[in-house]
Amino acid sequence: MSLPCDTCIGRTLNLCRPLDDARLQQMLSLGGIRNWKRHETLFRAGDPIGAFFKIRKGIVAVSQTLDDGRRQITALRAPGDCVGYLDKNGTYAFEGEALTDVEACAFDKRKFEAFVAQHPDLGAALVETLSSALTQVGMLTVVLGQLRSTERVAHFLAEISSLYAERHVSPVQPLTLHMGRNEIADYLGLTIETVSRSISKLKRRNIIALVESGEVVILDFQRLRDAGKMES
Amino acid sequence: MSLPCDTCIGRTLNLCRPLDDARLQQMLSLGGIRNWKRHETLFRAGDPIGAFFKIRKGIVAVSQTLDDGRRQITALRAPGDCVGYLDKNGTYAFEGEALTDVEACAFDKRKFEAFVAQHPDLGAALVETLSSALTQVGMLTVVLGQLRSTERVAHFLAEISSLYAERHVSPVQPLTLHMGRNEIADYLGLTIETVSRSISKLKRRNIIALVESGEVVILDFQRLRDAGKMES
DNA sequence: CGGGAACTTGATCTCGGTCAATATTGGTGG
DNA sequence: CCACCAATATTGACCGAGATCAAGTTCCCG
Repeated sequence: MSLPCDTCIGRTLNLCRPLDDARLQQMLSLGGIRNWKRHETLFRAGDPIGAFFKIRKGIVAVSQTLDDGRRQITALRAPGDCVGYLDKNGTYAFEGEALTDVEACAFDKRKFEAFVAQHPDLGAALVETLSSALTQVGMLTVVLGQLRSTERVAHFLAEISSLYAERHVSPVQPLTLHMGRNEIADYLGLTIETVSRSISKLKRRNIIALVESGEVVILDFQRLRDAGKMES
Repeated sequence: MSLPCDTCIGRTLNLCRPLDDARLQQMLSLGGIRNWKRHETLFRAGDPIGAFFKIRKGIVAVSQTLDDGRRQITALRAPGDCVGYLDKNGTYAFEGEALTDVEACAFDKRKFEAFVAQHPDLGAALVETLSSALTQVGMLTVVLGQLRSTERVAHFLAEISSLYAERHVSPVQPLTLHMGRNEIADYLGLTIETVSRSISKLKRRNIIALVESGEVVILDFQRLRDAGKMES
């Protein structure tokens, strides 16, 4: 039987070397496992920062919503990733919502930072995590600023496919998106109708197919990636 | 007379506490000051990573260009910021271009990281820097994904105005953009014509005015921020 | 002055948004 | 197990914001 928070520990922030027992105990005292159901909120933009979260299972959408209801999902986070770390004057800068049922390890941010100060290699892992997140969001700005609708959807499918494969979220084929059309739309800066039409176009071009219960089968990875313009 | 790299040292990565003399000497050995003229390249996407840069003077655009020439500026960086830190398999993930004449302190990334490992508080400063960059790029995704053209331009002007004020790039009014229309367009995911039309709209609404030599006078900060939809 | 680059403005086209009408899925209770 | 209904997805018709194409206009710098 594994320790209550083993994923959190052994792979916390993609740390390479396993932690020794003493530090492991300390880490455990900082974090506790919690669960959320689909559509529940892990943290809300503007709320005072308490914990941040290391995802163990499920997918989390990090987003921001304008007064008039327009919403942009700024990142999709999978097992192994951290969410809720960014703050703006002591409050969460973004919102985190569970797209599937989610299990995550919650760490008190202040305690964690104090702990990191004692353990420099953990700091390096944190830098690594943030760097990778920053690169990903940078790529998203290219998608939103430069790609046309069908390019965006193609890019999205290729991205999701490799993300889920890499993090063992679900079998590679058929691909379960774990997102409704409206969530895809909010991620890609499109409407649900345009997302739907783009998917139909990719179907008509025999690049993908839809199987019962909405899963996607990628028929031609190469052409999908070409259609997405950016090798991610 | 100040030390050759004082900005780099005293405020490296927004470090709060000043460094002591010994560490200061070590830092100096890692970095050297270099200069670039407008439109010159600090680093190119895909090139093997050598140094990263702490900007002392001027503005740097971090960008990515697709095969077909479409370009997205993913971030604007001002004095005090770092650029060129993100890597993708040992190469730069983005391109860095000087928008004005730039003076920056170049640090060898490997040596710097080794140095940080010895000095945990520097690591915390690095985390701080990356967090802030991540929040900013997240905001840009909202701009690109959700705002209409004139909202984007309004947001841009408000953002630039407070950025330059905060970093003492130039006097607050009139505001020198340091960017041509095409660079603004590449940042906002628009065309130069649309940027120009949006600026004209804001002029017609008496929110801004253009003064000779292209500088911008912000006549109504409140309405500019409202038009930009996001309080940044 | 003269010429080239950057910016503005206008005319037209197109992609994606909006509005509306089905189709499909999934969940609930009879 | 099926009927029913609500939620979600697809498709169509139309419209409009922004891209594209094409003149002008202004601003520099020689």
